Amino acid sequence: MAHGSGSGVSLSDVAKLAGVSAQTVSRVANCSDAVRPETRKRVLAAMDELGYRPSFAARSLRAGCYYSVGLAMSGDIAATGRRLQREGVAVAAAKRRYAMTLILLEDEEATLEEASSRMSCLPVDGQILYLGSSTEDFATFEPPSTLPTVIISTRHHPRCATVSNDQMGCSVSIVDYFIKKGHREIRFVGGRRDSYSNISRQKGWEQALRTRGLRVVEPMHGDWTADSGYELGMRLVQDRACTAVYASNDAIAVGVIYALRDAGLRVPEDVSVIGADDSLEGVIPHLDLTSYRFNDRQVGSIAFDLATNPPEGKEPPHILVPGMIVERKTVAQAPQR
Amino acid sequence: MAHGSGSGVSLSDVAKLAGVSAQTVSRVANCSDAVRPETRKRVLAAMDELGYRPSFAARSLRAGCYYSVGLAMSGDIAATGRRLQREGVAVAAAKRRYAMTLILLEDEEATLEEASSRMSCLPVDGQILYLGSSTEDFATFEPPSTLPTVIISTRHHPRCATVSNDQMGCSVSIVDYFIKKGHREIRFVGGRRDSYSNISRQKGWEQALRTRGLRVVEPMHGDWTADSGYELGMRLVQDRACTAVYASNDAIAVGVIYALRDAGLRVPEDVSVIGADDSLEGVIPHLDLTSYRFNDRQVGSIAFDLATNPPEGKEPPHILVPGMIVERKTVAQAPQR
DNA sequence: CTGAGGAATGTTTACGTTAACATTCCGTTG
DNA sequence: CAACGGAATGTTAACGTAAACATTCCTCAG
Repeated sequence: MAHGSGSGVSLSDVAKLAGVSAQTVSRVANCSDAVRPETRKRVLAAMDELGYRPSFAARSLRAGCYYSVGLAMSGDIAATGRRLQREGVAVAAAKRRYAMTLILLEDEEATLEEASSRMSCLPVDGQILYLGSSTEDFATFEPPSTLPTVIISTRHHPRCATVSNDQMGCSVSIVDYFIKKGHREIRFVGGRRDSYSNISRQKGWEQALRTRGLRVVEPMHGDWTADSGYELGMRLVQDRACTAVYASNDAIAVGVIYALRDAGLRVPEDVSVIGADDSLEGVIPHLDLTSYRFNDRQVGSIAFDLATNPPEGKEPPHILVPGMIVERKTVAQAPQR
Repeated sequence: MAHGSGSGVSLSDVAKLAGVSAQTVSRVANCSDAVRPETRKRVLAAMDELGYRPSFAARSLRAGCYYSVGLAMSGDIAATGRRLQREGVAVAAAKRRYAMTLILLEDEEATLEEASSRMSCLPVDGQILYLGSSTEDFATFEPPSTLPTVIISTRHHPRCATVSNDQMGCSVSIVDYFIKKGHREIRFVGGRRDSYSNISRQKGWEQALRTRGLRVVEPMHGDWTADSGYELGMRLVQDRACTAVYASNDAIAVGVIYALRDAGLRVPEDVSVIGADDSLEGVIPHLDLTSYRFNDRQVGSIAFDLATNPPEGKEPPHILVPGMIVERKTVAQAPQR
């Protein structure tokens, strides 16, 4: 059997048992005070006996809203950023006593249209779409006119609100931070070459260097692990000019640092290193890695706000949430040469 | 305005515009084939023009189920285990094309009763309750007779299905693994003394040692960080008999290993170390930490199954999901003394 | 040409709830 | 004691959908 929506026990069932009208039961269920204590007690007893639960379906059919926000995701749900943003949505929802309705699309390549059309049939007052970064129909997607829609994406959309963390800003901040410390030879050590966040971090780094008139040395790539970072770090040792390394994530940064140190270089005295994501959280003893911390929770929170309380204006907002550099101990003034 | 459930546009609005009956529109919406192509086309056009979306509320009011599973959590939602289990629920749900409805209870001390009563009013066909480990009303809680209920908890419940990962089993496996490798002096290095998982891991370790007739040396405690592990590791160096360390999580294990090595001991030749959670994932170069991996995703998946497809029997099931030791390079045969 | 039969479409009804309005039953007041 | 008024409770209707049944229309066999 399909479990009844609600419990299969209705107001009128309770009413019959308690010897009152359905409306009175409804009043009790909704804590109206226009019920005699004695009646209320009888009704409550009847509810209890029958296992009455109000029907969400019937209630929202009348009320016209659901107090829930929808989140549709495809692809890797475990990646740190996506996870934190999801948690941000959930927490923001909880603060307003909303539920979060999550659907995961099995198809990695799912389109916005597919996601939206599945979500349209669910009990949500607004939807947040968080798919892979290269959705096919991004440009052409037309959001339902009747369901406030937010896309989590760094790209702007002509008809939907978008929000994301500022990947470019991360690179710019890091480059400028190094420059402020006197560095001019700033290298990039990447993760997987084809990954979206790697591409955008590298692009930001490159642009920042160019606009500031600094030399761009061909970046290196590996996977996202510390072992890979170590290997790349060993190659980096040859690069005598380099005094600053921007690693595409923290594990790589760790690998690079270990390699540099094994090669006899001091960090940060000889070479400064910054990671990205600020994901280590006390996992390595005595390593105080300077890193860039994104504000993922806030991205989720903003997405929730936009989805449940869409702004009136004509132009949909496009929001980039900045993060910040968490200063620790792997960056120093550039050494005099 | 509260956004309409559905779109505020109903079947009959579409019907009027398309010049057909509401039922015909319904048929189109549900992909029935009993509609002439020409009619279907007209209806689809009308739907599009009006921005029609089916009303979830009305549909489920008729259908009697929601195709969604509820998950209520309180406390720390970011902790690794809880996060993975949550993801397990979501993934299992996705496989069956269910949604997951998540509510976070702001109150850390929320009771099962509170969680359940909030969930009872939501569009879910079953509920999973995952609160703090020491809910006040655990023993007395009476699940709604009409909503299949699963509690994620290591404790057994007389009236609810429960599932969790096997914290005790973790300790037992680790102790036995050490014993198999010839170790007899097995120490425990804990995290926060009052934390639930620390307590149960320590208890398991102690019991296992006792039943196997091995010496129990008073365990140490810190917080959960590598720095804390390092400090405790330094103290451990005094303990000349010790050949095996069970660290309450991986960060602590890392700290211990660094300390031992800094003190001139070799890992694993002199001392073997095992962590728990298997959480490092390539974050530290050349450290192949043997660790115990819980099967959290599966816990979530089982919870989903129990909640949406409750077993018939009288006695509610109590399931402990075993994990496994992931053998890497920090454990060796006990040294000859 | 007639009627059977099937395809397409329409009509009715019920799902459970609650707002709005209607009724009943008091005690109180003039 | 009658009339008023407010508290408690009951009745009706509507929310949007889809199953069940009813009707219409067309085709095709006889």
